[in-house]
Amino acid sequence: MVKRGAYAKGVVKREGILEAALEIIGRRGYRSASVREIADAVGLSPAGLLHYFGSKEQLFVDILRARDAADSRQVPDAGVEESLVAIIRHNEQVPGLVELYTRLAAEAGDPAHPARAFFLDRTAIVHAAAREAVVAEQRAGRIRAELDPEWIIRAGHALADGLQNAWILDPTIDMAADVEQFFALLKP
Amino acid sequence: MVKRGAYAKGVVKREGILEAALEIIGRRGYRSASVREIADAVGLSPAGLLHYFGSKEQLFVDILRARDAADSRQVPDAGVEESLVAIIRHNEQVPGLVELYTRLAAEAGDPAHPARAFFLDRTAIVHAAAREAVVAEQRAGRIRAELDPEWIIRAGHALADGLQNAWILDPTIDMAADVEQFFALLKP
DNA sequence: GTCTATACTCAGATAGAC
DNA sequence: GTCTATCTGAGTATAGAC
Repeated sequence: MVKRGAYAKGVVKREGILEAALEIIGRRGYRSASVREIADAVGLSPAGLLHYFGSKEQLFVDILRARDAADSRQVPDAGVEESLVAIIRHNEQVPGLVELYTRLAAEAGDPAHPARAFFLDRTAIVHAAAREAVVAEQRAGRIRAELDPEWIIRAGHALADGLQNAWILDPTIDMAADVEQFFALLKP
Repeated sequence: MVKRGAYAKGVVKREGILEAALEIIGRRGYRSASVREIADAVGLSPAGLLHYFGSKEQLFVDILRARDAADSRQVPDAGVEESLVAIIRHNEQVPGLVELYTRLAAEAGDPAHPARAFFLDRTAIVHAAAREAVVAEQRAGRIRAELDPEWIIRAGHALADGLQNAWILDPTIDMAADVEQFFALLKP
Protein backbone atom coordinates (compact mmCIF):
# COMPACT_ATOMS: atom_id res chain seq x y z
CA MET A 1 0.00 0.00 0.00
CA VAL A 2 1.27 3.42 -0.91
CA LYS A 3 0.91 5.74 2.04
CA ARG A 4 -0.62 9.15 1.65
CA GLY A 5 0.66 12.56 2.69
CA ALA A 6 0.72 12.05 6.42
CA TYR A 7 3.50 9.44 6.30
CA ALA A 8 6.21 11.21 4.36
CA LYS A 9 8.95 9.20 6.03
CA GLY A 10 7.41 5.96 4.84
CA VAL A 11 7.23 7.21 1.28
CA VAL A 12 10.88 8.25 1.31
CA LYS A 13 11.91 4.92 2.79
CA ARG A 14 9.93 3.07 0.14
CA GLU A 15 11.77 4.89 -2.61
CA GLY A 16 15.08 4.20 -0.94
CA ILE A 17 14.28 0.50 -0.89
CA LEU A 18 13.34 0.50 -4.58
CA GLU A 19 16.61 2.19 -5.47
CA ALA A 20 18.69 -0.12 -3.30
CA ALA A 21 17.03 -3.19 -4.82
CA LEU A 22 17.67 -1.99 -8.36
CA GLU A 23 21.25 -1.17 -7.49
CA ILE A 24 21.84 -4.67 -6.12
CA ILE A 25 20.33 -6.29 -9.20
CA GLY A 26 22.60 -4.22 -11.40
CA ARG A 27 25.73 -4.90 -9.42
CA ARG A 28 25.29 -8.48 -8.25
CA GLY A 29 22.51 -9.84 -10.46
CA TYR A 30 18.85 -10.68 -9.98
CA ARG A 31 19.66 -13.94 -8.26
CA SER A 32 21.43 -12.41 -5.30
CA ALA A 33 18.81 -9.73 -4.91
CA SER A 34 17.17 -11.63 -2.05
CA VAL A 35 14.92 -9.95 0.48
CA ARG A 36 17.67 -10.34 3.06
CA GLU A 37 20.28 -8.76 0.82
CA ILE A 38 18.10 -5.77 0.07
CA ALA A 39 17.04 -5.46 3.69
CA ASP A 40 20.70 -5.37 4.76
CA ALA A 41 21.44 -2.66 2.21
CA VAL A 42 18.82 -0.35 3.69
CA GLY A 43 19.43 -1.33 7.32
CA LEU A 44 16.23 -3.24 7.91
CA SER A 45 15.30 -6.79 8.84
CA PRO A 46 13.64 -8.86 6.10
CA ALA A 47 10.32 -8.58 7.89
CA GLY A 48 10.75 -4.83 8.23
CA LEU A 49 11.27 -4.53 4.50
CA LEU A 50 8.31 -6.70 3.63
CA HIS A 51 6.18 -4.40 5.73
CA TYR A 52 6.40 -1.89 2.87
CA PHE A 53 5.70 -4.14 -0.07
CA GLY A 54 3.96 -7.26 1.19
CA SER A 55 6.07 -9.58 -0.90
CA LYS A 56 9.28 -9.74 -2.84
CA GLU A 57 7.35 -10.06 -6.08
CA GLN A 58 5.43 -6.88 -5.35
CA LEU A 59 8.63 -5.04 -4.53
CA PHE A 60 10.08 -5.94 -7.91
CA VAL A 61 6.92 -5.01 -9.77
CA ASP A 62 6.94 -1.67 -7.98
CA ILE A 63 10.45 -0.97 -9.27
CA LEU A 64 9.19 -1.34 -12.83
CA ARG A 65 6.16 0.77 -12.03
CA ALA A 66 8.33 3.57 -10.64
CA ARG A 67 10.56 3.33 -13.70
CA ASP A 68 7.66 3.64 -16.09
CA ALA A 69 6.52 6.72 -14.20
CA ALA A 70 9.98 8.26 -14.47
CA ASP A 71 10.18 7.42 -18.18
CA SER A 72 6.85 9.02 -18.96
CA ARG A 73 8.03 12.19 -17.23
CA GLN A 74 11.44 12.33 -18.88
CA VAL A 75 10.83 11.06 -22.39
CA PRO A 76 9.80 13.88 -24.73
CA ASP A 77 6.39 13.40 -26.27
CA ALA A 78 7.80 12.97 -29.75
CA GLY A 79 6.98 10.38 -32.40
CA VAL A 80 6.74 6.64 -31.67
CA GLU A 81 10.20 5.91 -33.00
CA GLU A 82 11.89 8.75 -31.11
CA SER A 83 10.21 7.83 -27.80
CA LEU A 84 10.99 4.14 -28.07
CA VAL A 85 14.59 4.75 -29.08
CA ALA A 86 15.05 7.25 -26.23
CA ILE A 87 13.82 4.69 -23.69
CA ILE A 88 16.05 1.99 -25.14
CA ARG A 89 19.12 4.22 -25.04
CA HIS A 90 18.35 4.98 -21.43
CA ASN A 91 17.90 1.28 -20.62
CA GLU A 92 21.34 0.54 -22.03
CA GLN A 93 22.74 2.52 -19.10
CA VAL A 94 20.83 0.43 -16.55
CA PRO A 95 21.53 -3.27 -17.06
CA GLY A 96 19.88 -4.19 -13.76
CA LEU A 97 16.64 -2.70 -14.95
CA VAL A 98 16.79 -4.63 -18.22
CA GLU A 99 17.45 -7.86 -16.36
CA LEU A 100 14.58 -7.18 -13.96
CA TYR A 101 12.20 -6.30 -16.78
CA THR A 102 13.09 -9.42 -18.74
CA ARG A 103 12.69 -11.63 -15.69
CA LEU A 104 9.35 -10.25 -14.67
CA ALA A 105 8.03 -10.30 -18.23
CA ALA A 106 8.72 -14.04 -18.16
CA GLU A 107 7.32 -14.56 -14.67
CA ALA A 108 4.16 -12.80 -15.80
CA GLY A 109 3.28 -16.07 -17.52
CA ASP A 110 2.19 -17.24 -14.08
CA PRO A 111 -1.44 -16.14 -13.53
CA ALA A 112 -0.83 -15.84 -9.77
CA HIS A 113 2.18 -13.54 -10.12
CA PRO A 114 1.57 -9.81 -9.53
CA ALA A 115 3.69 -9.07 -12.61
CA ARG A 116 0.91 -10.48 -14.76
CA ALA A 117 -1.61 -7.76 -13.89
CA PHE A 118 1.11 -5.16 -14.19
CA PHE A 119 2.16 -6.20 -17.68
CA LEU A 120 -1.42 -6.60 -18.89
CA ASP A 121 -2.26 -3.07 -17.75
CA ARG A 122 0.97 -1.66 -19.05
CA THR A 123 0.53 -3.25 -22.45
CA ALA A 124 -2.98 -1.86 -22.76
CA ILE A 125 -1.85 1.65 -21.81
CA VAL A 126 1.30 1.67 -23.93
CA HIS A 127 -0.49 0.27 -26.97
CA ALA A 128 -3.31 2.78 -26.67
CA ALA A 129 -0.85 5.66 -26.69
CA ALA A 130 1.17 4.11 -29.51
CA ARG A 131 -1.99 3.57 -31.56
CA GLU A 132 -2.75 7.27 -31.72
CA ALA A 133 0.82 8.17 -32.56
CA VAL A 134 1.13 5.52 -35.28
CA VAL A 135 -2.14 6.44 -36.95
CA ALA A 136 -1.18 10.11 -36.87
CA GLU A 137 2.14 9.33 -38.55
CA GLN A 138 0.40 7.25 -41.16
CA ARG A 139 -1.93 10.17 -41.91
CA ALA A 140 1.09 12.47 -42.11
CA GLY A 141 2.71 10.10 -44.58
CA ARG A 142 5.69 9.20 -42.41
CA ILE A 143 4.59 5.58 -42.04
CA ARG A 144 3.13 3.49 -44.85
CA ALA A 145 -0.64 3.81 -44.70
CA GLU A 146 -1.34 0.26 -45.86
CA LEU A 147 0.30 -1.34 -42.82
CA ASP A 148 -1.97 -2.46 -39.99
CA PRO A 149 -1.25 -0.13 -37.06
CA GLU A 150 -1.98 -2.95 -34.60
CA TRP A 151 0.67 -5.07 -36.26
CA ILE A 152 3.17 -2.21 -36.10
CA ILE A 153 2.55 -1.84 -32.38
CA ARG A 154 2.67 -5.54 -31.56
CA ALA A 155 5.77 -6.08 -33.67
CA GLY A 156 7.57 -2.99 -32.39
CA HIS A 157 6.85 -3.96 -28.81
CA ALA A 158 7.88 -7.58 -29.35
CA LEU A 159 11.03 -6.53 -31.17
CA ALA A 160 12.08 -4.26 -28.32
CA ASP A 161 11.40 -6.98 -25.74
CA GLY A 162 13.19 -9.63 -27.75
CA LEU A 163 16.21 -7.40 -28.25
CA GLN A 164 16.46 -6.99 -24.50
CA ASN A 165 16.47 -10.79 -24.21
CA ALA A 166 19.38 -10.88 -26.64
CA TRP A 167 21.14 -7.96 -24.99
CA ILE A 168 21.37 -9.62 -21.58
CA LEU A 169 23.24 -12.44 -23.31
CA ASP A 170 25.39 -10.13 -25.40
CA PRO A 171 25.46 -6.43 -24.45
CA THR A 172 27.46 -5.52 -27.55
CA ILE A 173 24.35 -5.56 -29.71
CA ASP A 174 22.93 -2.14 -30.48
CA MET A 175 19.27 -2.38 -29.57
CA ALA A 176 18.46 1.20 -30.55
CA ALA A 177 20.03 0.87 -34.00
CA ASP A 178 18.13 -2.34 -34.67
CA VAL A 179 14.85 -0.69 -33.73
CA GLU A 180 15.66 2.27 -35.98
CA GLN A 181 16.22 -0.10 -38.87
CA PHE A 182 12.80 -1.60 -38.20
CA PHE A 183 11.18 1.82 -38.41
CA ALA A 184 13.08 2.55 -41.62
CA LEU A 185 11.23 -0.37 -43.20
CA LEU A 186 7.91 1.19 -42.30
CA LYS A 187 8.58 4.37 -44.24
CA PRO A 188 6.83 4.92 -47.58
CA MET B 1 25.73 -36.97 -18.12
CA VAL B 2 24.09 -38.65 -21.04
CA LYS B 3 24.57 -42.37 -20.75
CA ARG B 4 25.77 -44.46 -23.66
CA GLY B 5 24.34 -47.57 -25.27
CA ALA B 6 24.89 -50.03 -22.47
CA TYR B 7 22.31 -48.44 -20.16
CA ALA B 8 19.24 -48.23 -22.32
CA LYS B 9 16.96 -48.18 -19.31
CA GLY B 10 18.53 -44.99 -18.02
CA VAL B 11 18.14 -43.27 -21.36
CA VAL B 12 14.46 -44.15 -21.56
CA LYS B 13 13.89 -42.98 -18.00
CA ARG B 14 15.63 -39.71 -18.74
CA GLU B 15 13.29 -39.06 -21.63
CA GLY B 16 10.30 -39.97 -19.49
CA ILE B 17 11.39 -37.42 -16.91
CA LEU B 18 11.77 -34.70 -19.54
CA GLU B 19 8.30 -35.40 -20.86
CA ALA B 20 6.73 -35.50 -17.41
CA ALA B 21 8.36 -32.21 -16.46
CA LEU B 22 7.12 -30.51 -19.62
CA GLU B 23 3.65 -31.91 -19.06
CA ILE B 24 3.52 -30.53 -15.53
CA ILE B 25 4.67 -27.09 -16.66
CA GLY B 26 1.95 -27.09 -19.31
CA ARG B 27 -0.79 -28.24 -16.99
CA ARG B 28 0.07 -26.58 -13.69
CA GLY B 29 2.56 -23.89 -14.64
CA TYR B 30 6.29 -23.42 -14.27
CA ARG B 31 5.97 -22.44 -10.64
CA SER B 32 4.57 -25.75 -9.45
CA ALA B 33 7.05 -27.73 -11.49
CA SER B 34 9.24 -28.37 -8.44
CA VAL B 35 11.74 -31.20 -8.29
CA ARG B 36 9.46 -33.00 -5.84
CA GLU B 37 6.43 -32.62 -8.08
CA ILE B 38 8.23 -33.99 -11.10
CA ALA B 39 9.81 -36.77 -9.07
CA ASP B 40 6.37 -37.83 -7.82
CA ALA B 41 5.02 -37.86 -11.37
CA VAL B 42 7.62 -40.37 -12.48
CA GLY B 43 7.65 -42.39 -9.25
CA LEU B 44 11.07 -41.33 -8.02
CA SER B 45 12.46 -39.58 -4.98
CA PRO B 46 13.83 -36.09 -5.57
CA ALA B 47 17.37 -37.39 -5.17
CA GLY B 48 16.64 -40.20 -7.61
CA LEU B 49 15.56 -37.68 -10.20
CA LEU B 50 18.56 -35.45 -9.66
CA HIS B 51 20.75 -38.45 -10.29
CA TYR B 52 19.94 -38.03 -13.97
CA PHE B 53 20.31 -34.31 -14.36
CA GLY B 54 22.42 -32.98 -11.54
CA SER B 55 20.19 -30.00 -10.91
CA LYS B 56 16.75 -28.65 -11.60
CA GLU B 57 18.19 -25.98 -13.85
CA GLN B 58 19.98 -28.56 -15.94
CA LEU B 59 16.81 -30.63 -16.23
CA PHE B 60 14.95 -27.65 -17.63
CA VAL B 61 17.71 -26.75 -20.04
CA ASP B 62 17.72 -30.35 -21.23
CA ILE B 63 14.03 -30.11 -22.07
CA LEU B 64 14.78 -27.22 -24.41
CA ARG B 65 17.74 -29.06 -25.86
CA ALA B 66 15.62 -32.14 -26.59
CA ARG B 67 12.99 -29.91 -28.14
CA ASP B 68 15.50 -28.23 -30.43
CA ALA B 69 16.70 -31.65 -31.53
CA ALA B 70 13.14 -32.74 -32.30
CA ASP B 71 12.46 -29.50 -34.19
CA SER B 72 15.52 -29.84 -36.36
CA ARG B 73 14.39 -33.37 -37.29
CA GLN B 74 10.78 -32.47 -38.00
CA VAL B 75 10.96 -29.04 -39.56
CA PRO B 76 11.44 -29.27 -43.33
CA ASP B 77 14.63 -27.64 -44.52
CA ALA B 78 12.76 -24.93 -46.38
CA GLY B 79 13.36 -21.18 -46.44
CA VAL B 80 13.95 -19.11 -43.28
CA GLU B 81 10.39 -17.85 -43.17
CA GLU B 82 8.81 -21.27 -43.66
CA SER B 83 11.00 -22.91 -41.01
CA LEU B 84 10.42 -20.20 -38.41
CA VAL B 85 6.69 -20.13 -39.00
CA ALA B 86 6.49 -23.92 -38.78
CA ILE B 87 8.24 -23.90 -35.41
CA ILE B 88 6.00 -21.12 -34.13
CA ARG B 89 2.84 -22.93 -35.20
CA HIS B 90 4.08 -25.99 -33.40
CA ASN B 91 4.88 -24.00 -30.27
CA GLU B 92 1.32 -22.68 -30.19
CA GLN B 93 0.25 -26.24 -29.41
CA VAL B 94 2.65 -26.52 -26.45
CA PRO B 95 2.12 -23.62 -24.04
CA GLY B 96 4.28 -25.26 -21.38
CA LEU B 97 7.21 -25.22 -23.73
CA VAL B 98 6.70 -21.56 -24.55
CA GLU B 99 6.54 -20.69 -20.86
CA LEU B 100 9.68 -22.70 -20.16
CA TYR B 101 11.56 -21.13 -23.06
CA THR B 102 10.59 -17.63 -22.02
CA ARG B 103 11.59 -18.26 -18.43
CA LEU B 104 14.94 -19.75 -19.23
CA ALA B 105 15.71 -17.07 -21.79
CA ALA B 106 15.29 -14.57 -18.96
CA GLU B 107 17.21 -16.63 -16.43
CA ALA B 108 20.06 -16.84 -18.93
CA GLY B 109 20.86 -13.28 -17.87
CA ASP B 110 22.54 -14.88 -14.88
CA PRO B 111 26.13 -15.80 -15.84
CA ALA B 112 26.07 -18.74 -13.42
CA HIS B 113 22.91 -20.28 -14.85
CA PRO B 114 23.35 -23.24 -17.23
CA ALA B 115 20.75 -21.69 -19.52
CA ARG B 116 23.27 -18.99 -20.39
CA ALA B 117 25.71 -21.34 -22.11
CA PHE B 118 22.81 -23.10 -23.78
CA PHE B 119 21.33 -19.93 -25.26
CA LEU B 120 24.70 -18.57 -26.32
CA ASP B 121 25.48 -21.78 -28.20
CA ARG B 122 22.02 -22.02 -29.61
CA THR B 123 22.05 -18.44 -30.85
CA ALA B 124 25.38 -18.98 -32.57
CA ILE B 125 24.18 -22.14 -34.29
CA VAL B 126 20.76 -20.85 -35.29
CA HIS B 127 22.18 -17.58 -36.61
CA ALA B 128 24.84 -19.36 -38.63
CA ALA B 129 22.22 -21.50 -40.34
CA ALA B 130 19.92 -18.53 -40.85
CA ARG B 131 22.77 -16.48 -42.32
CA GLU B 132 23.27 -18.89 -45.21
CA ALA B 133 19.57 -19.12 -45.88
CA VAL B 134 19.03 -15.36 -45.78
CA VAL B 135 21.96 -14.60 -48.06
CA ALA B 136 20.79 -17.25 -50.51
CA GLU B 137 17.32 -15.73 -50.60
CA GLN B 138 18.80 -12.30 -51.12
CA ARG B 139 20.78 -13.63 -54.09
CA ALA B 140 17.64 -15.28 -55.42
CA GLY B 141 15.81 -11.96 -55.18
CA ARG B 142 13.27 -13.09 -52.61
CA ILE B 143 14.63 -10.77 -49.91
CA ARG B 144 15.79 -7.21 -50.56
CA ALA B 145 19.51 -7.31 -51.23
CA GLU B 146 20.24 -3.96 -49.58
CA LEU B 147 19.18 -5.14 -46.11
CA ASP B 148 21.91 -6.25 -43.71
CA PRO B 149 21.47 -10.02 -43.28
CA GLU B 150 22.73 -9.78 -39.68
CA TRP B 151 20.00 -7.28 -38.91
CA ILE B 152 17.37 -9.53 -40.48
CA ILE B 153 18.51 -12.42 -38.31
CA ARG B 154 18.74 -10.46 -35.08
CA ALA B 155 15.41 -8.77 -35.66
CA GLY B 156 13.63 -11.95 -36.75
CA HIS B 157 14.93 -13.79 -33.72
CA ALA B 158 14.07 -10.96 -31.34
CA LEU B 159 10.61 -10.58 -32.86
CA ALA B 160 9.85 -14.28 -32.39
CA ASP B 161 11.09 -14.20 -28.79
CA GLY B 162 9.19 -11.03 -27.99
CA LEU B 163 5.99 -12.41 -29.48
CA GLN B 164 6.26 -15.39 -27.17
CA ASN B 165 6.54 -12.97 -24.26
CA ALA B 166 3.32 -11.34 -25.41
CA TRP B 167 1.63 -14.67 -26.12
CA ILE B 168 2.02 -15.99 -22.59
CA LEU B 169 0.10 -12.90 -21.46
CA ASP B 170 -2.49 -13.14 -24.22
CA PRO B 171 -2.65 -16.38 -26.22
CA THR B 172 -5.12 -14.91 -28.69
CA ILE B 173 -2.37 -13.15 -30.59
CA ASP B 174 -1.31 -14.87 -33.79
CA MET B 175 2.46 -15.13 -33.53
CA ALA B 176 2.89 -16.85 -36.89
CA ALA B 177 0.84 -14.25 -38.77
CA ASP B 178 2.83 -11.42 -37.19
CA VAL B 179 6.10 -13.03 -38.23
CA GLU B 180 4.79 -13.53 -41.76
CA GLN B 181 3.96 -9.83 -41.96
CA PHE B 182 7.53 -9.05 -40.94
CA PHE B 183 8.89 -11.18 -43.77
CA ALA B 184 6.48 -9.51 -46.18
CA LEU B 185 8.26 -6.22 -45.45
CA LEU B 186 11.58 -7.74 -46.46
CA LYS B 187 10.43 -8.60 -49.96
CA PRO B 188 11.63 -6.48 -52.88
C1' DG C 1 24.22 -47.47 -12.50
C1' DT C 2 20.00 -46.69 -10.12
C1' DC C 3 17.77 -45.16 -6.32
C1' DT C 4 16.06 -44.07 -1.21
C1' DA C 5 16.41 -41.86 3.24
C1' DT C 6 18.06 -38.34 5.72
C1' DA C 7 19.47 -34.02 6.67
C1' DC C 8 21.26 -29.48 5.64
C1' DT C 9 20.78 -24.68 4.09
C1' DC C 10 18.56 -21.10 2.34
C1' DA C 11 14.52 -18.75 0.69
C1' DG C 12 10.15 -15.93 1.52
C1' DA C 13 6.58 -15.25 4.59
C1' DT C 14 3.90 -14.72 9.12
C1' DA C 15 2.71 -13.75 14.23
C1' DG C 16 3.10 -11.14 17.67
C1' DA C 17 5.98 -8.32 20.93
C1' DC C 18 7.75 -3.74 21.44
C1' DG D 1 7.09 0.87 11.95
C1' DT D 2 10.16 -2.48 13.09
C1' DC D 3 11.98 -6.38 15.36
C1' DT D 4 12.62 -11.48 16.81
C1' DA D 5 11.20 -15.91 16.37
C1' DT D 6 9.25 -19.22 13.79
C1' DC D 7 7.08 -21.72 9.95
C1' DT D 8 7.04 -23.91 5.47
C1' DG D 9 8.92 -25.35 1.44
C1' DA D 10 12.44 -25.16 -1.87
C1' DG D 11 16.82 -27.40 -3.91
C1' DT D 12 20.34 -30.50 -3.12
C1' DA D 13 24.56 -33.07 -0.87
C1' DT D 14 25.67 -37.27 1.24
C1' DA D 15 25.71 -42.16 2.53
C1' DG D 16 24.73 -46.19 1.37
C1' DA D 17 21.28 -50.17 -0.32
C1' DC D 18 20.57 -52.88 -4.31
